[in-house]
Amino acid sequence: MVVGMREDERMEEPELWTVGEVARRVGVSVRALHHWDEIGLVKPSGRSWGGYRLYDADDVARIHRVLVYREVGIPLAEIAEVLSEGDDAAHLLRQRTLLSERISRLQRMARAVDRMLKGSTMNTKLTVAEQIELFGSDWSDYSQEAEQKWGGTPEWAQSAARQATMSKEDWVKVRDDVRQLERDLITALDNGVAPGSPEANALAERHRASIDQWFDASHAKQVVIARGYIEGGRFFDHYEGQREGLGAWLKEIVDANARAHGVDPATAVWE
Amino acid sequence: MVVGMREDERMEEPELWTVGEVARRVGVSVRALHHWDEIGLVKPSGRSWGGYRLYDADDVARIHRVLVYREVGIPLAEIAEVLSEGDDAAHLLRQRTLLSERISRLQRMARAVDRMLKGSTMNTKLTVAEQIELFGSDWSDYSQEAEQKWGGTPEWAQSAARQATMSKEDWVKVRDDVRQLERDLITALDNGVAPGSPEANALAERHRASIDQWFDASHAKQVVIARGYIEGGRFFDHYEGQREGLGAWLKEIVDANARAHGVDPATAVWE
DNA sequence: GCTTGACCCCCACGTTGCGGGAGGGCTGAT
DNA sequence: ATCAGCCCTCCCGCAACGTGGGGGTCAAGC
Repeated sequence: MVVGMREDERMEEPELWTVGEVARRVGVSVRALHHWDEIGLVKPSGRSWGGYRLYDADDVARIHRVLVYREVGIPLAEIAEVLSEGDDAAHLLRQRTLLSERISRLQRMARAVDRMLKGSTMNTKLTVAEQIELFGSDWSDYSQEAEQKWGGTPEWAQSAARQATMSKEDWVKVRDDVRQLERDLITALDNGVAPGSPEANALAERHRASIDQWFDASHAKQVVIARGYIEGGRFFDHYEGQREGLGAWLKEIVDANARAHGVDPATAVWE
Repeated sequence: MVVGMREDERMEEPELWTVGEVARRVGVSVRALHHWDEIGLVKPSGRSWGGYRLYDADDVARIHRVLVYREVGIPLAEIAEVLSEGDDAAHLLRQRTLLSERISRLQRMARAVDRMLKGSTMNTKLTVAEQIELFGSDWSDYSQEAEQKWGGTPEWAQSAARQATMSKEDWVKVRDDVRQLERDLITALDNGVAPGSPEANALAERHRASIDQWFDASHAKQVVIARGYIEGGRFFDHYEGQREGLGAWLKEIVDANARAHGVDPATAVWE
């Protein structure tokens, strides 16, 4: 802690730094600090006689927290909000979740780039025969109903773009993941896992992740999708065929998990 | 492919669609298509009598390719180059590097957050005595030479910030990783692995990763650092003490790997 | 005491990938 | 003939800064 502190930098007066010094210390540009000052995100707590910005240790600490949120892609305006809401522990948990989401998304992008580099992709659109082989004969019905419902939306396009980078092995993995998730859902249902419990929430998050591999799926979107699970139609049949009440129960755990994330399932809308 | 084609849309005349139709089909906004037209990324191959944009099947195919590249985060200007030159490898490599850099930054942040969550951040900073215990008595010399050379730079600040959040276990892991890397380097040197070969490049990337855990280390920076390995000084001694010519050989594989990434080691500068 | 060079100030326009609206033309069905 | 939907071309705006430009400040050196 005292390492590197020289004799002449005694601790009496509160230490203050100019923009340039702070910028070097935290690794952002002077211009960025100016900007953050302008928009009120991080205002230096003082000014020198001649108008120089002076940052103290608290200011620098605030900058560090901004950095984490910025790195995960949260707009500065929102960062300002969450920072004002306080509570350190909540911040850390939130940051941890956001970081892992961001990491997995980037890793997926990296995998896609790797495949494109190898050239083993782009051509690998599955034929209908392969689709049936992989997912069963009902599959084309599903995909048609899905296209009816979602075709022409931005989500549909995003999903198509992602699928275009997938190899056959990826599809196999997708199928296996989905099957494993459904097995785990059934087990949980049979064991009487209650919606809102930690296990149920974890399963809901896995369900969301399995959608998120196709397009960016918020909790609100997940709720809207899960509504379809009690409305009849192919998706309802699919779950009901595996266990009675599975679709309805899945909708419940999704709703409860959304509530835990500040989304009211009753009023949730797409987007 | 012919699914959804109605009887009255016979195949004689080439099919053409207006912006709105295309936008719905591919799931992007009309405004985005206007924009892509403006910047020349995707220009409709025709215009109607009254000036309407008319896209044919090739245009739509091009749009799909754009979507794929956009999905992995490549800027539109580069996508235009990729689609025209067909020389995607360079851009994809660049993108791949950017992605891994961002991923490792995020992972470091995640580790830092984890440690803060454990609440043990402040208590487990290493004392100088513990550092010596872990790294051997040479360590303080290294760190002094390093501070001589790099102190006061943004990289030094970044690295100090990272070290401040590390626990003793982290340090042990760092030490073990470095030792393993050096063992592998020596093995490769003894086996006559040639600079520029895939194995050598992989080792160079591991070396870069081991620097990257301290601060963001580009290939250029790595080259600059490796120059120090033949200049004498502690770092030279460190490698030479393990195997004759190890420092020089390491510099060579670093240079070759940098060249493979489009960096000329002869002219490389810091940053 | 005055200059030098490294900082700092604010201003203002450039960038990327569109969103959104104004003010108008085109087209097909009634 | 008219009306609803399309479509067109400007053009302004957003975030989150980068990149100068013209001009003060600050500590040091002569």
